[in-house]
Formats: sequence, C-alpha cells, structure tokens
Amino acid sequence: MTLQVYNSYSRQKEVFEPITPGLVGMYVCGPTVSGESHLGHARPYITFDVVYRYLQHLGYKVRYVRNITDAGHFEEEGREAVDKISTKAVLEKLEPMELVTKYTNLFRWAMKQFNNLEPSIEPTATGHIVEQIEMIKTIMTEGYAYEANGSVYFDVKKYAANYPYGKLSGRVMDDMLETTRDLDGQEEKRNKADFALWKAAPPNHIMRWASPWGEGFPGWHIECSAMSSKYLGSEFDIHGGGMDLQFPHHESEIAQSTICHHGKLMARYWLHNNMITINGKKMGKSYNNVIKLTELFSGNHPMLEKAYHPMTIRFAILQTQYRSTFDFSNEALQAAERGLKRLWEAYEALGKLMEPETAQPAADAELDGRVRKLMAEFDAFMNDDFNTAKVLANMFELVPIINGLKDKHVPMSDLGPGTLGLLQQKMALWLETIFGLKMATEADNALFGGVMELLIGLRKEARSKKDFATSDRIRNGLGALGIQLKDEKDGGVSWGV
RNA sequence: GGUACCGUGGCCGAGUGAUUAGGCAGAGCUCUGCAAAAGCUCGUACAGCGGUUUGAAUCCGCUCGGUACCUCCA
Repeated sequence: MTLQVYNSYSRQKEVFEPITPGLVGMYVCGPTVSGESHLGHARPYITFDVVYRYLQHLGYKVRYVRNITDAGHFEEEGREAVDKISTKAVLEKLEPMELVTKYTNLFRWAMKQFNNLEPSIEPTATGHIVEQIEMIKTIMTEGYAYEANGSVYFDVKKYAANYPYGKLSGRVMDDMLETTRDLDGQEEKRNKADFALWKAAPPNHIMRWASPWGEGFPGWHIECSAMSSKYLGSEFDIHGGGMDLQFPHHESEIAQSTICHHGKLMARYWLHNNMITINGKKMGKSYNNVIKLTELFSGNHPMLEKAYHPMTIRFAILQTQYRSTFDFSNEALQAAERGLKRLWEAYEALGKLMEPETAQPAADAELDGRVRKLMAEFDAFMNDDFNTAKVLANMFELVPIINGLKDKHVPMSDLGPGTLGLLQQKMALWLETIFGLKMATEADNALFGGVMELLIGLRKEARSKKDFATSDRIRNGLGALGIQLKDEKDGGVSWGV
C-alpha cells in the first residue's frame, strides 16, 4: 500500500517516491502579508499541514518550507506598477516593515489556532533579495531575460521555444502570444506573456533595493524559485499551493528554475488545493466576499450567524477532499461543528474503556471484523491522494460502536483480543497526530474539575432524595454557563462545555 | 473569446461500471424523574436528452446551468 498523489503537472495520480529515499522536500506558497488572512487561506495551510503530518507518519524526514511574501507585487500589471504593500503602508501611515510584521504575526497566530505545525523553514522574500538578484543574473546570462529601463523581464517566447511553457496550467503558448497585439502600455516587454523578474522602483516607491539594474524590487515569482532551490535544492519532491496559483505563478516559477538549473524540473509533484467558495463564488478580495479569520473566530461579520471554533473549520476542511471546492455556509459549518462534537465525545469515551482481563475470542466476529476493517481502511483512503473525507466517514461508522460499548449495549466481549486497544491507538493517532485535531477542554484543569465533581456530587445526592428542584437548579445553572450535564446509563454523569 | 473543471437526496459532501458512503437537519421508537446525550429505524439522490454496455451517478455525444484560470489572488 503506497501513497499516491494527484500530480497537477501530469494530470494523474502517481505513486509517491521521494528523490532521496526517506527524505522529502516540500515547498508550499505562503501568504502575501499585505493584509489579514481570510478563510480562503485556511485551506492550503490546513491541507498541507495534514500532508506534512502524514508524510512524517509514514516515516519520512520532511523539510517543509513555506514562505512569507512580504515584498510588493504588482497590483495590476498592464496599468501602473504599484507595490501593493507600499500603497497600503501609505494609507495606514506605517512603515512597510511594520505593516508586514503585523500581518505576519497575525497569520502565525491564526496558524496556531488551527493547530498547524510550524514549517521547518519560513523564509521571507525581503530576507532573500540577494538570492533573487543572483538568480535573475543567471537567467540573463543564460539569455532568457532582458533589461528595459531598469526592469528585467523573462523572455517567455524564447523559453517556450525550448521548454514546455504552459504544461502545468494547460495553456497554449500561441494563444497567449496572440493577445499581444491589442495590448498597450507594455512597451517594455517584448511579448505580453513576458513577466517581470525585477521592477524598477518609481521615485515614490518605498520598498526598494539596489541591484545591477538600478533601485527596484523583485518580481512576484522569483522569490519562490530562489528560496525553494536554496533550501530544498534544484530538484525537490513536492510543490504545493492553491489552484489559483497554477498560472501564472507556478508556471513562471518552473520557467525561472528550469533555466537556472539547466533543464531540471524544479519539483516532481505539484499539488494544488481547490478553493473555498461562498455562495458558489471564490472567496477573494476582488469579489468583496472575504471573511477574515479573526471575524470567523469571533462571529463578527454580517454573514456569520455565530462564531466558529478554529477546529470546526479544520474539521470542515478535512471533510472535503482537498481537490474539491468547499462551499462555505453557516449551515455547513454548523453541521461540521455538531459532527465534530459527536465524534470527539465518542473519542474521549473510547479512551476510558478497558479491555476485559481475560482474552476471549470475539463473541461477535462480524462486528470485530468490521471494526478492524474500518480502521485498516484509514491508511488506504489516505494513501489515495489524502482522502481525509473518507477516513472521517469511517470514523463516524465507528462512533455508534464506541458509544454502544460505553453504554454497554454492546458487550466488550463482542470484540476480539486487542481490538479495543488498537481502536484506541488508531483513533488517537489519526485524530490528533495526523489530522491535528485538538479540543481544549476544561476537564484538563484539575481545579475546575474538582469543582465540577463537587457540584455533580451534590446533584446526585439531591436526585437520590428525589429533590429534583435542587438537581435541576444545578443542571440548569450550569447550562446557563454553557456547561452541559449528561446522565449516563450506568448512573455516572459526564459534562462538557 | 480561449483553456480547464464541475452539476449527487433540505444543506455540506464521498464516490469513475454492478456496494447502504458519511455528516448535519427532519420523522418515529428505546433508555430516562425530566432534559440532554446516546442507541435503533426511516430518505433509494446523482442537471436534461440520447448513446455504449448484461449493467452507468460513474464511459461517449449533445443541451442547459455554474465555477475557476487567462490580471493580484490560497
């Protein structure tokens, strides 16, 4: 059973084989920190966090590089070249670096809320200007870039004559060149399809660095080529990012890196997550339909009926295969919230179950077999291009069995020796280690737990005296505080927030 | 306009030739002082029209509808 991934480059599922056995290099395009992260950003970083975790689970030593884009891009190519970050900085009267730091910190905070592991390296574009300039120089030396008025452009037409430009994004070069004719304001470029490697900075531009071509700033795509090869080598295993980055960003990265590394394809496997949509439309600044992560967590947005816990979002994203769109709605998130609660409560109950002392063959061999099969399929589903949705579906099939064991509808003896232990181990592994789900509970707090024990004891006493007025007062009072008491079948009481 | 992709029960979503996906919501029942939770049972869906096939949500064609990329974008 081997891992298969859908490679956007070949448009098919392929067996995953790292270039160096045992080691995996993975580069994922990070955020542009010129503004606050929104729900759309949650998808790639949760998706690739699970990929990262799963690869490690498979025993690979993974170097996970995710950049922070903190140097400006062009607002709208074809019009005036505007550095996105410097424009915003003027509006907010902030230093560019101050702005970038603010949003970088906010981004990292959000990643922590989602319980995403930190990447091995999180390089910034501004920290790698030297490497980018070096790379541009190499491309010029190789004859695939030209200078015009202090800017440097990549010669796409020349590149396309020798290499398959457009293969990743399924673009036909001739079509792209044809649109050249009726385009204006692009005098500097030889062809419309050319893209900037270096942009001369206009006088009022705040972010600027000295270069062989004068003061300016790097083009959008060069940072990822420079940083990925610096930390992962000229050929590495996985390159990930959102589907919207396929063109032009990833296509251009490939072109730059191919020239610098003499024809080597920079990454073997190109993984692209699909978009999060809202009312069927991609969430994005240009659509004016973004929900920022801070708004999502606080519920402070006209479109939101309530606040959503980061784990609810993580769970909802994992319930969808990463290559499908996920259509956001309050209903969808609330469904995820309840589903996660049920799953997690079963998981916690599972941890408290004990296997019988004496090992006996399964009294219900069919059930025992089903439990084992459902668990075994976790790996198979995940190996099929990270189908987290199917793994979760299987977990939900285990929930009634676990709850049955807890309530003693299902006698423990129905399961064969070792099955319960395996189930406990597998659920912990998958839910927490691989899927990265984590539920902070007040039960972890010893002091609070003690207080709860006391209240539950008092209520129990009242109930035994049929003093339901008091028992209901305790339960309702706690309920008003958001703590729910549940009377269990065996006379015990459980509670949750 | 070009290039891809998608259209699954009230909602979200798996699924690429024959299986009940799964979740949420809804209905009934059981347990229970009541409640909540839990358990059991219930929906036979796959845009439309043709075709291929013993058999199609799944393959092919057409129609309709939608989305994404072609410009910054996760």
